[in-house]
Amino acid sequence: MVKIFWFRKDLRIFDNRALEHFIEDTKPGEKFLLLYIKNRNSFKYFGEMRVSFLYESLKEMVILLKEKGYNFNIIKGDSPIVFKELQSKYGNISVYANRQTEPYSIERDKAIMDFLSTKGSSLKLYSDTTLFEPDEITKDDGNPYSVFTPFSRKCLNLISENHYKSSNCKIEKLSPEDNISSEIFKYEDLKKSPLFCGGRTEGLRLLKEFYKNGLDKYKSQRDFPSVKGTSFLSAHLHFGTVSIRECYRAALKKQKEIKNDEEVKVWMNELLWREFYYHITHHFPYVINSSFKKQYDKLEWNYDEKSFKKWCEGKTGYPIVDAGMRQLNEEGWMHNRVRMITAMFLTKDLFIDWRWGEKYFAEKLIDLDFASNNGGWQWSASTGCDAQPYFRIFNPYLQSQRFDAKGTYIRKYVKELKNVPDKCIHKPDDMNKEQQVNCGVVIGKDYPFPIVEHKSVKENVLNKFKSITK
DNA sequence: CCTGGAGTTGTCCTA
DNA sequence: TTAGGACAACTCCAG
Repeated sequence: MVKIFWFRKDLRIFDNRALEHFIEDTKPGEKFLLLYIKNRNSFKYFGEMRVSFLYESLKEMVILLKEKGYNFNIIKGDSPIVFKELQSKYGNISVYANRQTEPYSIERDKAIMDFLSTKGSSLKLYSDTTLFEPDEITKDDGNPYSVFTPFSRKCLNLISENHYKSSNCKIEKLSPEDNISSEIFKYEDLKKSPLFCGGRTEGLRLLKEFYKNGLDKYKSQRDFPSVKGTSFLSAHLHFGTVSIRECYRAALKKQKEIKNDEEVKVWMNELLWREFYYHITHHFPYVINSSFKKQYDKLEWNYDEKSFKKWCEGKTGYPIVDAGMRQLNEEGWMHNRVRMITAMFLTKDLFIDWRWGEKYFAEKLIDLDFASNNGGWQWSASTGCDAQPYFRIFNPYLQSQRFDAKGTYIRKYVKELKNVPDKCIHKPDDMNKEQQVNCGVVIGKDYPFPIVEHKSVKENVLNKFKSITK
């Protein structure tokens, strides 16, 4: 019997639930293997910067484990095939991993589990990625929630120390002599995000930084994209270089430390939004490719590739939208407020199918989390659970004025508008020829005219939604 | 079963 | 300039 620990979205050896069990169950003299599988298939949606972040996180694990005398084996392949091979190579294997909640992961794990169990082997899964199990939070009648606020209330009522206490991983208990090593993995040289760095060291640095200077003003600062008001932990949470429990514990500690905890509560709520969308994806797996509210599958979206391309490239003529898309393209990340603005613009102003936008974000975002991305897009498109009511359509100009008043964010990413005066930065096409020349940007040449007129398309989209409701 | 309050993140018009 | 209410109406959910 060979014991295998399969690292997935839990790239840390601290506070790791399945790892705790693995260490406990592995007896001296028992052979074991520490494993990561670089799965070809799932890389379809992996942008370069995202893979680069993953590599950095893996490299750090390799070095850390090496120092302790262990090999971290990174194997390229499709996980079901890898396990078939490991099974035929070692005979019975006992695999430990943390549970993943996306429908396609559940399917894959079930296939692996079924195969292994016919061979007398096993795959054991533990809960680690979320604070709560999908079935733990239900309404009193046992059915799943589909509205966030009551869901979050229930979470806060039920949460106990068991949900957030640290897992005790004493990796030193594993004897290096029993450690099996297999392949040597070659990293490719990939484009790196100028904003993010993978690995637990960096994840912990960010958490500490945010704890010290950010958590206590989160509510007031988080909506301004030119301010460093958010935690920047999303990618670390996704790859598990930092655990959700560490985040929750940090929030609790801060809450006790300060008088007014409103600011901290808002961040805790964001952690619960993450839980909420995992919960929705688990209980309503059809949201993967359909609207949560089924009647909206009747909407006849626009599939205009030309305007979609302009949106992707940040050439819509709406500075705040273009700034967001260019940030995404350059940095593999976009500020949350701007994610809403760009998503709302694609679905409401261009009336393009939210699935196109969801897919584009999925390809570009380093922090891509399937459930949150899908939930966010459906929220913006008004097709989701607990969605934005369809008649609440963001006005990109107002959003821009409110959240980037001086255009600091816009100027950073839409460089051709650098010298446009504050007053015109949100709608530069309002400048006359002379003003344009004065600030070095000719609209229609150096920066595009708006591809649509917000006011008129807004009426159209309202009618389309109205006709569905009636 | 009924009831009634509430629902992430808005916009726009009016006074 | 700013504050308040309409927008449209449904469904969720707790009591």
